[in-house]
Amino acid sequence: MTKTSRRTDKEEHILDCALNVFAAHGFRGATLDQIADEAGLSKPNLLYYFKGKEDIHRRLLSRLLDNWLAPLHQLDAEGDPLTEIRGYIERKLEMARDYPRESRLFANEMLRGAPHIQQDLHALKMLVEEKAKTLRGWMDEGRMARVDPKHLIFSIWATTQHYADFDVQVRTVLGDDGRGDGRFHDAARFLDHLFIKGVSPKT
Amino acid sequence: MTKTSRRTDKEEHILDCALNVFAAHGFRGATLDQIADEAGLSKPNLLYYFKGKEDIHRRLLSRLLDNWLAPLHQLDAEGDPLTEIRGYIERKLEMARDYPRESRLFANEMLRGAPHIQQDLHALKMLVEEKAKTLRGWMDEGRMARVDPKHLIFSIWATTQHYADFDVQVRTVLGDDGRGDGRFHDAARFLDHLFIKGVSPKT
DNA sequence: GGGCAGTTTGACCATATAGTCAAAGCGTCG
DNA sequence: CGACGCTTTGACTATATGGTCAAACTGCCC
Repeated sequence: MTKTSRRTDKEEHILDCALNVFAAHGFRGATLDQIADEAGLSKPNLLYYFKGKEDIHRRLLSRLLDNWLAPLHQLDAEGDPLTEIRGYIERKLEMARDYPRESRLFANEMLRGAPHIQQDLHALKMLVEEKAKTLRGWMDEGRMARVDPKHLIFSIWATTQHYADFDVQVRTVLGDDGRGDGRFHDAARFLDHLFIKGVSPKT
Repeated sequence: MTKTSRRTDKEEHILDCALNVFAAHGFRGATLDQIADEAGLSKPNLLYYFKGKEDIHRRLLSRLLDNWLAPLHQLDAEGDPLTEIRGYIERKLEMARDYPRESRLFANEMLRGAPHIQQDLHALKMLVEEKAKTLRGWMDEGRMARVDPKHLIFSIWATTQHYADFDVQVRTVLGDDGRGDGRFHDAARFLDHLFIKGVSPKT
């Protein structure tokens, strides 16, 4: 194990622990002591690896956006519209299930008005622009209903991330009878139905 | 103007200013100095009206939940299912538009795991339970599609509150060409279509 | 062993922030 | 006016927190 790899491993470990803290308490609510504690080292030692609190936070956010947008990238203009949309919803829901900390970190940043990643939001805008065009193409071909494509994307983001960001509320309402990840299965079924057919009765 | 009414007015004004601060920075990120400043009084004066930071925050949250659930209360078992659901979505979207601060305050609290209103969440659970029963009744009568009623409610919450909580993101993606509240009109149209018919092509 | 680069830490500092307190100001009623 | 109660404030305290620094430790190579 080389020195650089050991250092990288340790930085990775610190970032992982910092993510726990930032996701649970927000940027302002998180403290260096908490992060150092979680990572099992002293505060000066933590600051040996990172310049400061902002630095750690920025590092987490910058890597986040790419992963966050990956599922949308996969939306394929060559595929079948409904299949593609279903797939996108499924992937986003899986991310909410498997990476709730990242979802909360992102939600926190948005709630505050994106003070640390305002410029990175441009990439997000461009990607949405591109996929909106794809969706509009499908609509023009009559392969899906004509709806506002950007609001469609918003609603997919909102419904899926809700299960990570509002986890307490969801668990409380569902009763959280130790059913584990069952709620994600139910959510997947529901969202599939909602986005494809809506709630109108069968005719 | 009586003494008590003057005091109440002032308390109301303070709470309003505090809401600005808490919604923008979260509980931990808000400071008493900021709130006092916003309200135009000194910190000791602020603390003459409220016991402390927690006190102000609790007062805001406790009144919030009632207002927040009012639109769901209005969902009427005697009404027409699709009309009732449409109405509920519309009311929730109006709340996101007219009371974004309240939405963000609530989102903040949920993100943190509802540390200050865990017990009040019981009322929310009960109400959802009741309305889920209403929805299930409609499904049994074949007046709407059979879907998981609680997840339906979640998706309405998620999609509407998204416009308040993720406002920066929404504005960035839409281009925010000073179009004012146009996005809410578009969102209303889209959500109506989504929840009623989904995105399947017309057959 | 000795030296060196990389790592770790206790002690410390400056600032921010929740909250206190005694004293002063102010309005109203006699 | 003058006294009384409500309101306001400057000055202060205690604690938390981001960050620094010099010294000590560790493992590795000669």
